[in-house]
Amino acid sequence: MDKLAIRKLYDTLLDEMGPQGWWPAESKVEIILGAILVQNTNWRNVDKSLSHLKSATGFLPEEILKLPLEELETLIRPSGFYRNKARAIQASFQWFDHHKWDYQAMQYEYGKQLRSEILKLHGVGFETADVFRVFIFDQPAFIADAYARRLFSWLTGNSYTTYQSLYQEINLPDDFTYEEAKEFHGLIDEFGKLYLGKNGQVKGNFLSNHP
DNA sequence: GGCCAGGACACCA
DNA sequence: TGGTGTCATGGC
Repeated sequence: MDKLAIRKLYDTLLDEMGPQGWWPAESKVEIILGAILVQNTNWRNVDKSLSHLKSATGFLPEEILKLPLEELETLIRPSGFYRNKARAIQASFQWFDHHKWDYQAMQYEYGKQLRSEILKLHGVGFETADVFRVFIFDQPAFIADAYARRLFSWLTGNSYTTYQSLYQEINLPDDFTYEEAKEFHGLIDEFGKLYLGKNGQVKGNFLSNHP
C-alpha cells in the first residue's frame, strides 16, 4: 500500500472508531512494562501482572531494579513467559537507568541508531522496539504487530506471515506525527480485536458498513 | 479440554 | 534468510 492509502486507512479508522488514546497506561515506565508483558499474551493477564508490580514497587524504576529476579518473575507470572519477560524488564530498565531515564538525551546520543540499540536488549524484538520508539521516544513509526498483520493481510490479500514482509511494505506518510502513529496503533489493535479473527476471517458487521 | 492472546529467541539447514 | 520448537499463564 502506498502512503496515500495508509493515510486514507488512518482517516477511515479514526472516523469510524474515534480516538483510542493509546497506550493504556499512566506513565512511560508503565508503558515499558506493559509493552514487554503483553508479548504474545492477552492484556487481561497483563493487567494482573501490572497490578502486582504497582503494589510492590509503585512503578518506581529504582524499586523495580531492586527486585531479585525470582521475585520479579513471581509478580509477573500471570502474563506468561515470565522468565523471558523478567529478563527483558531488567535489561530494559538497566538500559534506561544507565541513561538516567532521559529520553531526549538518548535520542540525541543514538540518533538513527536508536532502534538497533533497543534491539540489543534481551527479550526486546522488532515489535516491542517499535512500541518503545513510538510511545516512549515519541517518534512516528509503524508497529507491525499481530493485528496489523491481520489487517493488512485482509486489505491486500497477501499473507504477511513475517514482521519484515509487512514492514517493508508499510511506510508511514512523511507528514505522520508521532501522535498519529500512537493513535494508528491503537486504532489497528482495537479494530483487530473487534473484527479480525486469527485465520483471516472478518467478524462483526464492519464489512457491511464499509463495502 | 483445546485454542488462543498486542513475541522473542535459539537452533537448524 | 527462512522455518520450527520452545517458552507459560489464564479466559473462554
